[in-house]
Amino acid sequence: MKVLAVDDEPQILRILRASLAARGHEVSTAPNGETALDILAGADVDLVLLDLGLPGIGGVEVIRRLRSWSSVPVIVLSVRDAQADKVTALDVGADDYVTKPFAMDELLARMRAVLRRKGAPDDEPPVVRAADLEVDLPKRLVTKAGRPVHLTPTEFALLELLVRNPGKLLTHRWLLQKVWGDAYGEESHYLRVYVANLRKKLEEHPGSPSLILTEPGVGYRWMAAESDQEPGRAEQDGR
Amino acid sequence: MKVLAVDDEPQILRILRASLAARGHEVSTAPNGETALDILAGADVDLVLLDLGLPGIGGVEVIRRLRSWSSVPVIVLSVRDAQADKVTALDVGADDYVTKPFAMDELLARMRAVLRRKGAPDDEPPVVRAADLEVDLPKRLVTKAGRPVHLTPTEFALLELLVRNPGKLLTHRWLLQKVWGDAYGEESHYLRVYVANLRKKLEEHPGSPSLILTEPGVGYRWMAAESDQEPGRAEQDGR
DNA sequence: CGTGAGCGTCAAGATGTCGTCAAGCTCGGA
DNA sequence: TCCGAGCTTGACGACATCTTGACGCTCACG
Repeated sequence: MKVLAVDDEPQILRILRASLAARGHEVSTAPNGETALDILAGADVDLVLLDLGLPGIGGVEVIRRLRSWSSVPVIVLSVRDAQADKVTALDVGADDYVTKPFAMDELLARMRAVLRRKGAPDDEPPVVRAADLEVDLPKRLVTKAGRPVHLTPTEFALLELLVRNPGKLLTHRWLLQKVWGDAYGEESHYLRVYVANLRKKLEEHPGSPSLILTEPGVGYRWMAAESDQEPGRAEQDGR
Repeated sequence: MKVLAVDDEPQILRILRASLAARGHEVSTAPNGETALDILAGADVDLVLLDLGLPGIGGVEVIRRLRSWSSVPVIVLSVRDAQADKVTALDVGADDYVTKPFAMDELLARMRAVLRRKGAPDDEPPVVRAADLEVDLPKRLVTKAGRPVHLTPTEFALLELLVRNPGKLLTHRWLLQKVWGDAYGEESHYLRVYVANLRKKLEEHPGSPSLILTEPGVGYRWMAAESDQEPGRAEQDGR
C-alpha cells in the first residue's frame, strides 16, 4: 500500500510516516501541492492524505487537477470542518475528510473504508428501469412505455449521472462540473433548466416529480422508486 | 478490558481498582497527568477514567493532548459544582462524565455505554441502522421503515454529527460550531429547534425520545439503540 | 411553596432558492 | 444563405428553509 502524505507541517508528516510505516505501508511525503502533483504524475500511489491549508496551490486545487487524470482515493485533512470547507473538498472529488487534530486509528479506519469503497467495482447494470421507463446507457437509448424518448446530448449526460448514482444526493457543483466542465461549478441555473427538461420528458407528473427529486440548497437525487410492485426486496441488507 | 484510572486521591484509585478488578478488568493507575500520558503513550488502554482536578497539567489539557493521537474513550470524573470544567472537557473530546461522588454501578453503566461503540470498532459503517431507521451517510439518504425521510441540509448536518459519535455526549457549543460555524457557539436556541425537527421526523414517540437524548445543561447524545434483542436494559435514567 | 433557568413546541416573517416560460444565440448541415 | 436543433440567458412567481420570538412545561433550588 503506497500512501502519499501532503502537509506543510513537518511534524504532521513525521507522525503520519511513522504510524503508517509501522503498519506496513510505503509512505512518501510532499510539503506542498506542486511537489505532490509531481509525485502523483510519476509514481504509483494507492491513497493520498492531503492537507487543505497548503502554501502555493491549495489542497482544493490539487484535488481538482488530480481528478482530471486520476481517481486515486483522497482523504482530506482539514483544520476546520465548518460545512463550507467540507462540502467544497468533497465537491471537487475528495473521498472523505478527517478533522485535525485527528486520532490515528480514526484515520486508519477512514483509509480502510475509502479503499474498500474504491476496490469494490460496482457492476452497474447497463440498462436501468424505473416504472415504465427504461434507460439503456450503452445504446444511449431511453424509452418510456415502449416509446423512444428523444434527449439532447446534454440532457442525456445529466440523466446518465443521475441513474448511475441511484439514491445518492448529487450536489449542484458536482453535476455541473461533470456535465459542463470544471469551470461551470456555479451556474446552477443550467441545472434548473435541464432538470426541468428531463422531468417534462420522463416524469409522469412533472409538477410533482417522483424520479428526480430536488434537495433544496444542495442538489438532486435519482430515486429508483420501484419498491411498489416488489415488496420482497428489502434492499441490500449488508449484514 | 484495560482501564487506566487517573486521580490524585489514592483512596479513589483504591476503590476504582478494587471494583473494576472484581469485574475482571485490568486496571492501571496514575496520580497525575504526566504519568497518565506516559502510560497512554506506551501501553494499550481501552478506556480512561480521568479526574479533572489534577495537579500539574490539568485533566482538560490531558484530554486535549491525548486526542491528537488517540481516540480511546475517556470518562471524566468531576466534582459536583465544576460544571464549567466538565463542559470544557467534553468540548475538547471527552466521551462522558460522572460527578463525584458517584455510584459504582452508574460508572459501570456509563463505561458499557461508551464502549459499545468501540465494540464494533474498525471501519465506521457508512450506513447506520437503529431500529427501523437507516442513515446512509455517503448517499445522504435517510429512510424510516423503508420510506425515505426528507431532511433539510441543516438537519442532515446535525444528524450526521450525532450518528458519527454514537454514545458520546456532545456539548451544545461543539454541535453549534460544527454545524453553524465557529461564531455560533452560544445560539443554543437553534439546537433546540433542529433537535425537535429531527425527533419529529425520526423518533417513534417524539415526546419521549429514545434516539436523541437530552443531557440537561450540557448537550445531546445519540443512543445507538441496537439493543433490540436486550429488552432488559432500561438504563438511560440518569436522574 | 414560589421562583427561575433550561428545554420543547409552535408559528410567522425574512431570505434565498427553485421551477417555468420564452426569447436570443450558436453552430452545423442543406 | 437559410434553417433548425440545441444551448444560453433573463424575468418572475412559487416555494422551502432559516431565523426569530413567544409561551408553557419541568425540574432544581431556595
